[in-house]
Amino acid sequence: MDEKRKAPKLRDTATVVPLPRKPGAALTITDVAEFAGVSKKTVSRVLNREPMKAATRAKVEAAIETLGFVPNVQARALAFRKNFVIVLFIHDSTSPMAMKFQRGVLSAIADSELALAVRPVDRESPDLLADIETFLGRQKPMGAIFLPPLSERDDIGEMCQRLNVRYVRVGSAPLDMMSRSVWSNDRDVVTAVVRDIVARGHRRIGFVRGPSGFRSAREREAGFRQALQAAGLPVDEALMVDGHYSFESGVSAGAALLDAPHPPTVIFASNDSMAAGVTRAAHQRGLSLPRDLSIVGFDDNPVAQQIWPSLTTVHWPIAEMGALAARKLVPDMLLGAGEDAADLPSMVESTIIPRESLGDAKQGKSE
Amino acid sequence: MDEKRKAPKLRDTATVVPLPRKPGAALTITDVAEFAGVSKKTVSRVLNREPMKAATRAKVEAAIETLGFVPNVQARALAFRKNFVIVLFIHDSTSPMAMKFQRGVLSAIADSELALAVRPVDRESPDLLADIETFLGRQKPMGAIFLPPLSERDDIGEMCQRLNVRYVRVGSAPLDMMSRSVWSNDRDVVTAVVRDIVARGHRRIGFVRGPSGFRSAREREAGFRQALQAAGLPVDEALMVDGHYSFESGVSAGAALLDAPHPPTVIFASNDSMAAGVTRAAHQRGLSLPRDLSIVGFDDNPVAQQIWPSLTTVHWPIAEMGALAARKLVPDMLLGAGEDAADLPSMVESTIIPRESLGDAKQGKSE
DNA sequence: TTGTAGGCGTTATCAC
DNA sequence: GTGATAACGCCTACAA
Repeated sequence: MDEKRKAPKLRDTATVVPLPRKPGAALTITDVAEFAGVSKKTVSRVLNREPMKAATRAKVEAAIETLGFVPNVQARALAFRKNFVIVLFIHDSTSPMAMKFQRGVLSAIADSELALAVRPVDRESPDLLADIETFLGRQKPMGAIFLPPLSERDDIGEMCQRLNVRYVRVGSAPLDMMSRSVWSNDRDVVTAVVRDIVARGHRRIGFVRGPSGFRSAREREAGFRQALQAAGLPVDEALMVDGHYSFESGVSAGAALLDAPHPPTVIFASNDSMAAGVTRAAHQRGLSLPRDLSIVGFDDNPVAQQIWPSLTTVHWPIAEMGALAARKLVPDMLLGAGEDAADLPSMVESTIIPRESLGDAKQGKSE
Repeated sequence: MDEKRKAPKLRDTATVVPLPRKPGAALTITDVAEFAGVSKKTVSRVLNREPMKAATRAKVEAAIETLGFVPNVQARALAFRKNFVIVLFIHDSTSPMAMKFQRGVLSAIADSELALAVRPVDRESPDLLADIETFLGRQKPMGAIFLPPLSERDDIGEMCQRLNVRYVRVGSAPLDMMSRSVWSNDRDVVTAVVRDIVARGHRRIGFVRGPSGFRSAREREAGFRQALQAAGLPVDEALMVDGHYSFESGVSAGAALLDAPHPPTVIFASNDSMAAGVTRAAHQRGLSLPRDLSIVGFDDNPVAQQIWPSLTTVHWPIAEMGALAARKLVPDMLLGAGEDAADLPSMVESTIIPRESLGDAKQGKSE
């Protein structure tokens, strides 16, 4: 009785007017199949772009079009044992970079079936791995993206492989296999920036470090040292102070450098928040910028444009990295016909953004 | 044959050692049911907190615990026709507020089964409604949250009701039924701020508007006018200029006000980005802040602390609003045993954050 | 209060 | 290349 219930109903309507089997309910592949005169499985094959006869495909696609059929994501998720979701794991922080990255991911998946889920986790927590595993186990996402400093942990990558979850690790250096990495050339671009600084006559260059344990901090410091060496300048450890990527730590670092007996003429901070802090420390001391002190940052945060003077900085192409990470993660869903995942780059170039905060060294002060 | 296949297998193992029916597969409620000696439906009832005998519940919960069973979200989603997801619709912008709000939502759902999906949409697009409808139709979320300016459109709310999707509209004034609204008291707090400004001796108060069509902009302007009226001050339309909530529009607005023949001694900008722009315009003109000009903003963005001088502003409790919105949206999942959705507030108080940018009016300049 | 049968919309298996 | 039938893991309706 049940088996026969639908068929008659359908024959009355669907062959003429596209109507769902039940009033109020959405269309299913069964409707499409009947309308196109094929089996459910054939419709499924079209949805999943499996190889088939062109004519059949065209027929089904026409049916989908005229019926306005939209596949049910939940049902596919159940059958696939995968959710149509990308998870972005971020270390719980107020980082504007995480948001920029997120925007990049969203732009890449905007027209796809995919959704982005954001999951903040605490890298200090002893339950970090368990938290991530639970979330992945629940959501069964198509892929996961890890931002620094989470991305720097190899054990997270290994866990994903064990759980059979695709992932991409994002950072300031290659952290995993090419297909699982997106990174920026922090070291090289910092070297280039410092070269510019030296070319402007500066000899005493202060450096504010990022937090220890962050790969980005190490890379940027390495680039700094490399540039000094290349320029034949000594590395003065007294001009290198610690920071934690926070505005407040930038204020402290700036204070330490500026109150020293022989302060630098320019300070490079390993990110913009700290550069803004250094700027504040300079203002507090009545310095005129960039006349008395030049400041250079890294990130190209919104704040870089909004402080006075506006900050010469490195544009960290984090949004592009987000889009790239998404495309590497699910190439079959996000890449067009002609594109090939193997052609996707893994490294994205940072660029120097000249603004107001970097000036020439004063005559008397250089050297 | 098929029906019997599982049972014998299970009886051998599950009663002694908790093992999934198939090697490598996850446990299902069937496993839990057999282990606890009840039916699948009973386990389902426990998962959904339906009323049942305490002893049975305890037995099943013990089984879930010892087996480490985690329900399959996709299967539940398919059966419920609802995904365990909250969607946050944001107008595509670089707003730091959207991210703060997001953090609030995430904190509220952190320990639940729910995930947060973020969906940027373009409020200018003619397809706005269709875009949202498509996304809701695909994801079938447990609820949707709309941030300004999307939240100000009644048609979006009506569409959600038609689609049977719960929603919350967030804004600077009540926009919908209490149970579907979360808002802040923008008007009142601006009135209070302006009262403070007047108390400091200022009489010529500049005002930078938000974009027309934004409810928040109207509310903040209304609060401003109200305060002037209450103080017995005239409203000088020449001191009120337009802005778009952007840094650049703040620079232009600041320039317009400061280059006028008789400039104000203090400028209130309707958000912090514009206040930062006004600050820049003042710096460019060589003004000393707050001696020559006081500036007050609204939002308490990160930039408010990082510019020089730091910005006296209104703390817009957007993260709290995010957490509140989530809890109102799915109270049965996010509220504790003793809590009641009816007790949740709808309005969140903004507070004034005194920093450096607001000073007393100079003797000669006041009036 | 608990259990049984059937369905949610899709994909996988394995014939044809 | 295409189709019938059985999963996928849970919930709803209804029966006991």
